[in-house]
Amino acid sequence: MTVTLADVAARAQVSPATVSRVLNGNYPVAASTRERVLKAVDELDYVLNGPASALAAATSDLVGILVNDIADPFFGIMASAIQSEIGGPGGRAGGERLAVVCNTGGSPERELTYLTLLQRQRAAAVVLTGGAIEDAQHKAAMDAKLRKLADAGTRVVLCGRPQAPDTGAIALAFDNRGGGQELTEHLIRLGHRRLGYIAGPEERTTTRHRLEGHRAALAAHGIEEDPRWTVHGRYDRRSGHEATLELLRRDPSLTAVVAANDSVALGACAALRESGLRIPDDVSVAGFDDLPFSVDAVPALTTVRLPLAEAGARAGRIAMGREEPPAGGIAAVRGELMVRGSTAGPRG
Amino acid sequence: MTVTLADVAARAQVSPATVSRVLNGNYPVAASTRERVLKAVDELDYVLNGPASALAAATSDLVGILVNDIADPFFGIMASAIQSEIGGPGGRAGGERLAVVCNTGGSPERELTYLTLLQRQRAAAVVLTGGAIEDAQHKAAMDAKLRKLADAGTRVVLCGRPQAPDTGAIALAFDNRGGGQELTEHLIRLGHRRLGYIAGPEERTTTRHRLEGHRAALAAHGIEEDPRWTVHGRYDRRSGHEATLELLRRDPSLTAVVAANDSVALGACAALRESGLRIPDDVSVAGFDDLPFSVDAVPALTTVRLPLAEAGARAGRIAMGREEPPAGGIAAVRGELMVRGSTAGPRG
DNA sequence: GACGTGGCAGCAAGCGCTTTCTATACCGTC
DNA sequence: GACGGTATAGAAAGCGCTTGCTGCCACGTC
Repeated sequence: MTVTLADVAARAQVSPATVSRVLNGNYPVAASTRERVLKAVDELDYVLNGPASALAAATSDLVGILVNDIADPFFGIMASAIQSEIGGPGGRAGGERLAVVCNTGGSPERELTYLTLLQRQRAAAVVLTGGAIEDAQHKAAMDAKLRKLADAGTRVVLCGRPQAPDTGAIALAFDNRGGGQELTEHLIRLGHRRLGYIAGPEERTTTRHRLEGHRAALAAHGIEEDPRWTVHGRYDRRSGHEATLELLRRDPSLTAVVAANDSVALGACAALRESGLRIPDDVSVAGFDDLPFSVDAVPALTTVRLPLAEAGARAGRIAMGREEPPAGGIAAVRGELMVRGSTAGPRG
Repeated sequence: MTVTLADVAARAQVSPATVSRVLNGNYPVAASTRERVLKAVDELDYVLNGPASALAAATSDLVGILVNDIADPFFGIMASAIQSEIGGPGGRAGGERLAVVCNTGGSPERELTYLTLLQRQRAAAVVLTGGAIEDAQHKAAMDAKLRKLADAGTRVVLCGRPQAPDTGAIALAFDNRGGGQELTEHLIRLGHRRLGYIAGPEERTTTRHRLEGHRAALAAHGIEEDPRWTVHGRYDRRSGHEATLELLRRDPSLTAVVAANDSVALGACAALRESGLRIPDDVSVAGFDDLPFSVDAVPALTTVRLPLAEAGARAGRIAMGREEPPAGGIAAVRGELMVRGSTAGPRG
């Protein structure tokens, strides 16, 4: 039926051991023998049995990438960058690794289950992207799992997620707080005093940090925040649309809306426009992330650029052991304020 | 070191066979025994060894999803839908499967290598998304590979990709030609006679089909096409931007620009605007796909909506054997023309 | 010419699980 | 009370590969 190592060995008139060594190239094999083996492999169209190989060698060539939402370019860009460094087929790395991205959909259970599945496959490395969920119980379970993975020799890297102390994981954490603060300060400098904030889902670190930055900026400028000015939602345009209408209902005098991310900001723009408000003349809008479409919005979106591709690439290299992890196992990745047309001084 | 089945068996005072059966649940085990085993599993924190299990059972729970560009929501949306039906953790399917998405980056070699890697892992199913590459040699290699996968029992489904005859693959093909034709006909009905077309990469089926539809519409209305009106590029906004400037240079009298997809259309809009042209007053713009951001563009983009999520979900179900494949192994998935603000009658 | 030394290839023992076949025990039945 | 039947557990043979160790041969050295 299916061709095995032994078949190849028979055809090449060598022992299975030799074939294995030719294929793995980590043991001296005479050139003539190697050629004979390769020829047999080719003729028989042999494909290594991954599970068998993983079992015998006690390692696999799988690398897992966990993302919260694969349909969101925020994660797509990171995943793409990570994967290009993992090597995968055609990548610059040597061994061929199967970089697999797993979509948790933001669900704690799926996150955990995927980790178990990866652990089960004896993954060589795992990269977790994006914000973490802040539930204490879930966090404990995650940390335990990460610890176990690390102990089993799987390299664990967090990309855009806060450090998980005592888990052996390397963290490349986005400075969401700093970025959020800078963004709101920009708005305040423009003269805004009544700012709506559309936050992401409550229990996400990303959400909390960006919001904390926003509030820090308000506090630093002595602006007292009205609880009506903050609305929570999901990280998508629809949510931004709904939340904006809600904000407008609560306080029509807002002169600026800060969104959890660019998609939300886009939805906010649509809602404002439908409400007959001009951007930025009547209301300024700001996003976060600087995804590719943000510059094409009309007006172009003021936002905080996160170096997603760079961070992903670095995470990938660290996961492959091709770059030294940062000192202390954690590095902060800063964002950059991009001032564009969607923000201006308030009317009047 | 690591906990094995045997350890669990010892602890539960049963044989390894029994533990295996409890875990797989496909053989009668007395309730009391099962409980004892489960308790031991829990206490020892046992995690099944995937490779060993796959080796012994000669099947794995891996399902591969190949995408051309994971950073593009077009693929992200499909991947997300496919994966939700695959079951993955928390999905509605029974067994826990590891749905993995592999990013080929549009490279033929990587596509092939990923398929080999998946074959190596003895994947349970493989879903290929998006357009295929039209190189004859590559196509032959792909078909051979798909055939081999199918023969080995891997279910192969093509989602948004033309049928690959004699490979045993099921195809859900997007009607790119029909959509393209409808879109251009809409423009012609509005009165446009000089239409620029920004096509995708030359060697892609998607590119060719959409372009053919466009040309069919022109021909049907007796409009002779000027070769200067077509420019090829990539499927991203940058490309749309550049191509539009090029089109304008070649023929400033164009009254409409049809783009290969929505991202390209967005880039086109930006370029037109920078050139001092208004949309749709001076030039109409149309996209393809109807990605989430397209409705938020200003003006909102006229485009052809492709039911990405629906098609992906169906592909996923077929891959899991939970839905009958279409008769003949192929089904056409139609797009729907979405007329919005970016198209209008030509000036004057 | 005997011996030491590399360079290569083969043997064989697993890796941790699944599954067929067999064994046991207990039940009801005539 | 012997027998067939049913329900459940165990023994053991792999699944296809890797790798430590051994063995052989050819060469160079004194």
